[in-house]
This record gives sequence, structure tokens and C-alpha cells, in this order.
Amino acid sequence: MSRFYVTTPIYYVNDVPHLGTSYTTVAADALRRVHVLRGDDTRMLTGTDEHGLKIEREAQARGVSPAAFVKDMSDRFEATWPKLEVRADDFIRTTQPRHEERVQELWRTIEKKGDLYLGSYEDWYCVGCEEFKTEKDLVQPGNLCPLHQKPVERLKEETYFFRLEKYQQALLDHYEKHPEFIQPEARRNEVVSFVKAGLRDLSVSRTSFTWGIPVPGNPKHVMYVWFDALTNYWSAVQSPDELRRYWSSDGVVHLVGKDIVRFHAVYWPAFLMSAGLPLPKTVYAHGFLTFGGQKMSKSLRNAVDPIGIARAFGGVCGGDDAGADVLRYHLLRAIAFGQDGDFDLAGMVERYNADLGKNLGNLLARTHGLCVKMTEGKVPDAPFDETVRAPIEAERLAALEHWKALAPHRALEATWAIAALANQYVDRAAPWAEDKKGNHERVRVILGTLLSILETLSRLIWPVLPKKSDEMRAQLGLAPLAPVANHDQLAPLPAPLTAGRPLAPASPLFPTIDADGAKALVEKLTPRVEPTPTPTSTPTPTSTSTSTSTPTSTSTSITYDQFSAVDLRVGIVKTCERVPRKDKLLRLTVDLGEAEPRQIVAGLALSFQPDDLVGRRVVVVANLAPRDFGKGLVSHGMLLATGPSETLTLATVPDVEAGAKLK
RNA sequence: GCCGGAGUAGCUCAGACGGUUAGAGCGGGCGUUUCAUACGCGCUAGGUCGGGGGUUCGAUUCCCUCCUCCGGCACCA
Repeated sequence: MSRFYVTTPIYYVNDVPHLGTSYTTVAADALRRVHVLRGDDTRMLTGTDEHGLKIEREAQARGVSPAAFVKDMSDRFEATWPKLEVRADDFIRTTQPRHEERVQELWRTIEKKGDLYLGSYEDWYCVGCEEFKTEKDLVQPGNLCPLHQKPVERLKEETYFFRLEKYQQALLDHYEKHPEFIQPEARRNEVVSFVKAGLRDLSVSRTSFTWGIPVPGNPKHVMYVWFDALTNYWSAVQSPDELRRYWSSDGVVHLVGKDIVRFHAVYWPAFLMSAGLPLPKTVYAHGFLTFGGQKMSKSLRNAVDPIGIARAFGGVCGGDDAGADVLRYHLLRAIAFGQDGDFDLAGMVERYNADLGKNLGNLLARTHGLCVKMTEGKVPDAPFDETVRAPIEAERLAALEHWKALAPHRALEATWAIAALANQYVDRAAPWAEDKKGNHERVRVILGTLLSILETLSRLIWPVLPKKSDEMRAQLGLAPLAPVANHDQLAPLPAPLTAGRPLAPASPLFPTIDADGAKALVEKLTPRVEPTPTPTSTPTPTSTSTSTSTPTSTSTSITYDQFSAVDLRVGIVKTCERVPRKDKLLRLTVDLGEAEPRQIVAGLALSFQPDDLVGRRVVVVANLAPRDFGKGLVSHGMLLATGPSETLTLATVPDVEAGAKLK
């Protein structure tokens, strides 16, 4: 028996469960089910990440305590997953004592090892990211965080550092020795080159807020969110017995989104190495979803409700549970795990009709009907037809291999190949014709064989479509599957069937959705999202709560004198061209009413074609110190603009002559 | 710009250590059976395997180069 411990990321409670998090969680659950059905010692963990400055402020903005706020949000996650037929073995919250104690234990262990030291850190800090940004990360003008498009704050604080640099070589060695540690390969390459480029020690504590786990022996500090959060995978494994069973490096699989690979594949293993603990076997990064071809913006994420989708499909095929099955199937079948993919509603209906309804559902229905007519609605007493064994076994084994390789889409493809083989078999064997000829023994063989294949299919689909598996088995006169330790229930054909056992009355597993129904369904589920204005002007709960000045920051007000020292002038762009080898940069010459136009280099190239800018009026910071971009390319000033670098809007003042001063 | 990944039938993708007519699923078209949820089965897609060059008896598969897309890094006074 092998062991298998699969985790999802713990989800940050600032967000709600959406299609993306559902995808990860459903995938984890499907993997869990495969292993548990094979009799493996299996465990799945999900949970919520609840600390950090952002949460502290969010709670404050809503006038509730952080604890109450996170409880409420965490409950929403915990309540969502069962509705998608996810049966995690454990749900961890980073505010639970069991977690806090173990994180502190890990901290002490690493400290004892000498890998933590006290230093100080001053830099720009983005509340949204919970992260210091170096100057070069910021979007100008305005010192904006590139992700959140909000001004960062200047923070200086005492902080503990983790000696990450020390583990650079050990990490590289580990990647080398264990190619399966980071998957897919493209992500692995990225991480390797990131680490090769050099690691710096990592700041792992904060003094600027209190909503976090206190550092042992120095309660002025709370732990940096990633030290806290990553440790959940280990802290959830509580007893010595569980630790021995699940934290054993050969069975631990972390499923993560591709955006957080680095934390899981660099920081986390370094912490574990320092603490002398086993490393996980695999960090698997899946891709991102688009929805109907659209990028999942925050508003779209909120508007697309996975439970709503499940419910809508449940409406046509037998309840919310069944709808969850359909959603699970589509997520895992339509999107190549590890690659970005598109979630398309019309495609989902198509797949539902084709794969689920026609290939599988109809196979069950026709077999069932034949049995009612020809074997008195009972499982016939007849041997398995050996002629079909080999191709089906090949697909069954392929499916198992693909599950093992973390490729659910391929596993399902192979599973459905079995249904296709069975459909071919009925057609060729034509039991209805044999029946007419009076070959009743042959009919019994054919139908017994089909029932056996269907029984096997009911097992193979269980990890993804648990409710439909139950329903299918009920129609076959079988009990729902229940995992048994050390007992492989995805075993070879023929499936064990009791001759003479009656089948239950049947109704279509997946009633066909006709064109009108499909249209209505798609219409109903397509979210009405306001056409996204410029991202900076979409106020979210977070941005409203954090955009104002804050007591902990050392920023933002300046004196009038300081302001008047800034020489803002209107300029007219005379020439504009791309800067070779710099994707974001444009080189412009701007008329400021001076003798000669000025040369200004600006990061506008993602938003503007050079020609678009010629002749435009712009606002220029005229007395900024010149900046050298190398090779004699010097910028004498800066253009004012707003927005993310892909969709900048230039500040302008209409109908004013070049050189006019702004105040 | 650097480093990865990818560009193959309408769509989603397989595949090829170089070699008979380049594959699957879905959709489309044609045919056919009647047990079944008008379902299944069979046939069908005339695709320059992104462009160009090279190596070779022979390349879509190897090498070079260019283009496009996606990521990571850099650049953003």
C-alpha cells in the first residue's frame, strides 16, 4: 500500500471561492478519490489563510474584529467545497491553535539551526501583496504596486531574516536529483533559473501589524505571511503517527496555481531543509483559467459562481450533487492540467451531451433496456466475453497511469475510450439480432459482459463523478462504492457481478440538453459584468480600505514647499520611437517651450504606439534629475500617467502652449 | 532583449530516436443499424505539421534563422 497526501493552497480569506480555487480543489479531491479507491493510505488537506495586514485592515474597515471577520470568510470556503462533492479529510485555518503552535515549533527549530537572524529592513511595502517591493518593482509615476496599482508605503522595520541564500545550492541539487519535484517542466525551468540567478535572505517577520503568529521569544514580531501560510501543510499533520504516515516525502503532493510556484518550490523546501524535515515529493503548478475566452478579472471571478453552474446543470440531470459532478467532469476533462485553459459554457453543454449523455449515459440505458427485455432485468449467469478484454484493459491501465502522472484530462480520455469500446461491442455483437435468432446463451454472454464493463466504468468515474457513479451503480443493482483500506477497487476486469441480481429501474443519467435548453443555460450562467473601466477606477472593498493613509506608514504628506519644488510643465511631443531591447521604453523628444526639445525616456511602450504620441500634449516633471539608461540614453524628465503599464492614460492639459507651468 | 514553453485538420490537442497514404476527440458532411437519452456504429476533413534556409537519398520530426503567442527575468525619472 502506498501513501498519498494531497494539498490545495490555503485560500486567502480576502477573496471568495471562485472558479479558479474550485478547479484546484476539485482536482485535489479527484486525486484523493483515486488513491483512496485504490486502497492507499490517503489524505487531503485544504483550508484558509487568515493572517496579515490586509486582513487586519479589511476587518477594521468593516468594523469587526479580525477574528470574527476571518471566521466568517473561512466558513464560506468550508461550506463551499462539499457542494462540489469535495471531501477533504481536513480543513486547516491558520488561526487555529494547532497551527500556531506548530508554526512556532518550526520557527524555533530553524532558529536553533542558526538560520534566523535579526536585521532591519526598509523599503516600499505593498499592503495588497503583503510584501516589500524594491524600487524597481514599482510602477511610475506614483510609486504604484505593479499588481495592485495602488501606492506603496515606505516602511522601515526590524525583521528576522531566514538564511535563504545558504540553501541555494542545496535547492539546485534537489531539483537536479528529483525532476518530479516541480512540475510541469516549464515551471521547473523557471524556478531553476530563478534560483540560479541568486537568492537573497528572506525577511520572515513583521512589526508593523499584529494580526499574525507571534515570533517565539520576541512577541513584538509576527511571522511573515508566507512562513506562516506554507507551514500549514505540515502543521495539519498532527500526531506522531500521522506525521510518520503522511509527512514522508514520497507521497506529498502540493497542488498550486502557477502564480505561487516560487513560494512552494523555493522558500518552502528551504524551510524544511533547515528544519531537517522531509521535502514534499511534488509541487505541481496547474494553469490559469479564462472564462469564455476572457481573462479572470477580479470582477469576473466574483461574478462566475461555481455553485451556480453546478446547480444549473443539476437542474437538468438530477439535483445539485449531480450538477457538481458535471462541473467536476468538465473542469478536469476540458482543461489540460498544467496548462492554461478556457472554461467555456457552450463547450460544457456540448461535452455534457456528447461524453456524458451519449457515450456513457446512453450506453447504460441501452444495456439496461436489453437486460429488461432479454434477461428478465437480471444479471445473467454467463462468462465474460474474452474478446473484448485486452483493449479495455489497455485503456483502464492507461487511465491509472495518467492519474498517477497527475493528468486527469488524459485519465478521463482513457476512461471514455472504454465507453466507446463498449458501444462498438454492443453494435457488433448485436444482442437484439442474436435474440431473434434464438441464441439466448450468446445474448447472456454479451449482456453480462456489458454489465461488467459498466460496473468497471462506475468505478473509474467515481473520482470525478461520485454521485453519478452511485446512481449508475444503483441502476445496475449495486451498492455505492466505499473505499476500503488496502483494497484496490480499480482492479482488472471482469468486475465481480452476482448472477441473478436484479437491476433497478432506470432513467437517463444525463438527459440530453437540446439547443434551446443549451442556449437558455448559457444565457443564464453568463455573468453580467460591467465592461471593465480602467483598473485603477474599480473600487474594491480592499482598495477603499487601504488607499487612504495609514497610521503605520511613514509616508505620504509633503509640505507646500516640497510640492512647489516640483516643476510641472506642459509639453508637446515632437518625436517618439521605441528603444531597442527595452520592451517598455519609448524615447521621446518633447517641446517644453525651451530652445531645444528635451529627450525623455518613458515606460509607455506597452500602451502606446510611437506614432500615437507625436503631437500630444503631456505633463512633464521638468526638473527631475537626469537619468541614464546606458549607452548615452539619458532622460531629462518624466511624463505623468496613470493606469497599469498595458493601459496607461497620459495626463494632459488641453489648449495650453508648450512650457506652461502647472501649480 | 535574455531564458523557457508553444505554433499540427473549423475547435481542443496527440505524435514523430528523420522514412510507406501525419493522428484522436468534438463540430461539420455522407451512409447505416434499431437495443437505447433522434442514441450508436461506419465512412469522411483534400491540413504548405508558423515562414525561410541548411544537413540528408529523404524532415513536419535534426541544425540555423525569422515571425507570432504564452510565461519567467530585465527595462518603466
